[in-house]
Amino acid sequence: MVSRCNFILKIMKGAISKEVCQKRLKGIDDALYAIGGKWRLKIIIALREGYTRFNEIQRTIGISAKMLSIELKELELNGFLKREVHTGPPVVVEYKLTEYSDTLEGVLQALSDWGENHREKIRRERS
Amino acid sequence: MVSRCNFILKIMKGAISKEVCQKRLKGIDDALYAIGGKWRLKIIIALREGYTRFNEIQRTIGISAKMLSIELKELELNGFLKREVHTGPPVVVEYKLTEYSDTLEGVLQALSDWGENHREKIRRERS
DNA sequence: TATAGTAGTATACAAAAGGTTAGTACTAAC
DNA sequence: GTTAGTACTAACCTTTTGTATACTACTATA
Repeated sequence: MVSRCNFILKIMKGAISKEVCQKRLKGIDDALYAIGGKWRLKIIIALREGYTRFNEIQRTIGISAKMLSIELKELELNGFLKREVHTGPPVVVEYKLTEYSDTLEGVLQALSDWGENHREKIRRERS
Repeated sequence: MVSRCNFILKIMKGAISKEVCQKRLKGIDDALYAIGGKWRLKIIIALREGYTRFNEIQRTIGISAKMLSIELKELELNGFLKREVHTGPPVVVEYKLTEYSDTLEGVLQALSDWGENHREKIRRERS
């Protein structure tokens, strides 16, 4: 019967790939926890391209001051950037990426490349 | 003055990397729109590892029925998977990834690898 | 007949994420 | 002195995301 067959297949699948699956799911989970959400990667990209100051980043990615403030704190806490205060006058604050943030290179590349191709696909489908 | 210097630097930065930055930001934006959020990539991973049925996916990734239902519809609409109904008895529904979903390979690999390393880093820092 | 499993939907509600507006405190330019 | 810019914070509100519970309808098992 169909159900019996499915049952056996289910056991086989479990034996073969359950660990691989759980490992990948855990990896994705951890990644999304650290760099998920609407803003984190965008902020990191802006910083990588040389924008270092609050209002500069805000205008570049179109985020509200509130969210930028929150996200910058989180990113600093997680070791992706450092906050540098240059006592003025005028007082200037610069946000700079740490070396650890370089480990994100592959992720950023993969995601933005895929995003560009996906946009192209959508555009083709519409026309 | 500091401000004058910053002003000039700002212009230079704008000329050098503004386009690169905007292109990357747009790519990330499109990617996050299609596969962002807490569940999409996890569902795709589960499907890749051979889990194809509703309750199976639900248990594997720990999502509520409501959210799974919503996300599966979105993923089908965006061409990542197909819904196959096998008229029973018993009626069985299978969700299967399309070829297009294979384009996500690089993204999935980069993200889960980074996530694993990040977890390791956090673990080391704590001990 | 009762229990459990399949694949969901409906409803209500809570929590998280994000936006808007206003305001602080300071400096610089007109 | 007025306007504008820097770097934020606080209060309030809306939207999105998510959970929990109950329910449908059908099949299989004990």
